[in-house]
Amino acid sequence: MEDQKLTIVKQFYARKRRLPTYTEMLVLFHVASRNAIHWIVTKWIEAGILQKDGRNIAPTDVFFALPVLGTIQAGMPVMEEYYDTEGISLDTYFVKNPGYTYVLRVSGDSMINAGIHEGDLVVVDKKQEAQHGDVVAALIDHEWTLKYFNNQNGTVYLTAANDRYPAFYPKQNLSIGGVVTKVIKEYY
Amino acid sequence: MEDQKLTIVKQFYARKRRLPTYTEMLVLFHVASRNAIHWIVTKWIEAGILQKDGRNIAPTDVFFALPVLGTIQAGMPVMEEYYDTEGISLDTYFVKNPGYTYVLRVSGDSMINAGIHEGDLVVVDKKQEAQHGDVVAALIDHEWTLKYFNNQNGTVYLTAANDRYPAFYPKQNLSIGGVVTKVIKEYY
DNA sequence: AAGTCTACTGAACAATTGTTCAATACGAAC
DNA sequence: GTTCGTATTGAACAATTGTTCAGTAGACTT
Repeated sequence: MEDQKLTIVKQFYARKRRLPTYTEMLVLFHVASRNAIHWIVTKWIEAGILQKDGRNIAPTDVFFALPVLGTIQAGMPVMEEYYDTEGISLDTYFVKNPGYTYVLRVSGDSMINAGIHEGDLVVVDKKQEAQHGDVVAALIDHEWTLKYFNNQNGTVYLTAANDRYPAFYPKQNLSIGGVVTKVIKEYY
Repeated sequence: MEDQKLTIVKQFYARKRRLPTYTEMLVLFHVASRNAIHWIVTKWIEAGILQKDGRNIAPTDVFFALPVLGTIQAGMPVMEEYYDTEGISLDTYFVKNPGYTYVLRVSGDSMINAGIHEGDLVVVDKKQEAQHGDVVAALIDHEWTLKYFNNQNGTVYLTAANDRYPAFYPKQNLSIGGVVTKVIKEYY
């Protein structure tokens, strides 16, 4: 019943990319008083679905969350455990630093042992500092490549996730285009 | 310059999950007149970055789009080609059928040759019909597992992307929980 | 030097915003 | 049957909204 109203709001948001105003909710929910809306919204705020700063209402992560139903076994079957957990909100999940995040499409097979194949998309964060073990987009001989970033006792070098490629020890300055935060394999 | 202002707005949106009001933009942009804001916003609307219905402003797909800068070589370096293309809008990119899309976390290693490792997230579309070659979430012996869906001459069977697991020929009805449309590897 | 832009200022406008108050309808609980 | 709590109405509130208009400062061009 009230969950249905939330669905209406979510559909409105998907259509208009913003929350409806109280007056717009009047029409959506078929109620006559804005005070009724006020009460409903207050409940959603208490539930953590919406939030407010000043007079403005905004969605929270909960509002956008996709249901994560549990864990699926890719090997031998395990117990069927379908339970609701937090859920994942896509836009904040992928973009921690807006304006410093971009996407690259992968070609080649040097990261194949890391599960990064030709055609995959990598999400790169320019702002994040590379740590030992990170996958980074690095500029090697004026070309951008995907490599593991290694930093052992101050010695920085890059390695591939494929035995057929040698490690790379930078002669002078090593420019890192960013840290790979996510890899997306797209089937559809 | 003006692109910088857009970045400020995007950061505000990422933080507050809503667009700033004109008065808030006054502070963000360090300008004194709301008319100046009006002028900037009008330009963004003409550029297709924002849209409006009535008095309200809302982001468009363009606003959320991540830049796809080109292709990065994971193997041997190729020519440096940094060019702007359309960009990817995350929420519409991942969710084709809202309400029929969910996320599962992978355990096990049966799909390892498909680059799907333990801990990865799979985006599953319940509404999409399985085709030959798809990765699907299937119910085998009352357990949900990830398998390749095969349909050769009407014979339906499931296989793993790992030689250590045998093919599965369903005795009777085979229930498919959905088709895997994306796989997400998360590093951060 | 005069003219034409673009980018802003500052003030005023009606409309709409979220909020608040008192009052009412309708169950369920006792 | 009365009480109690929830859900709604309708009216009034100041605050804030996006918009508009007239005017200005500075950077180009011609």
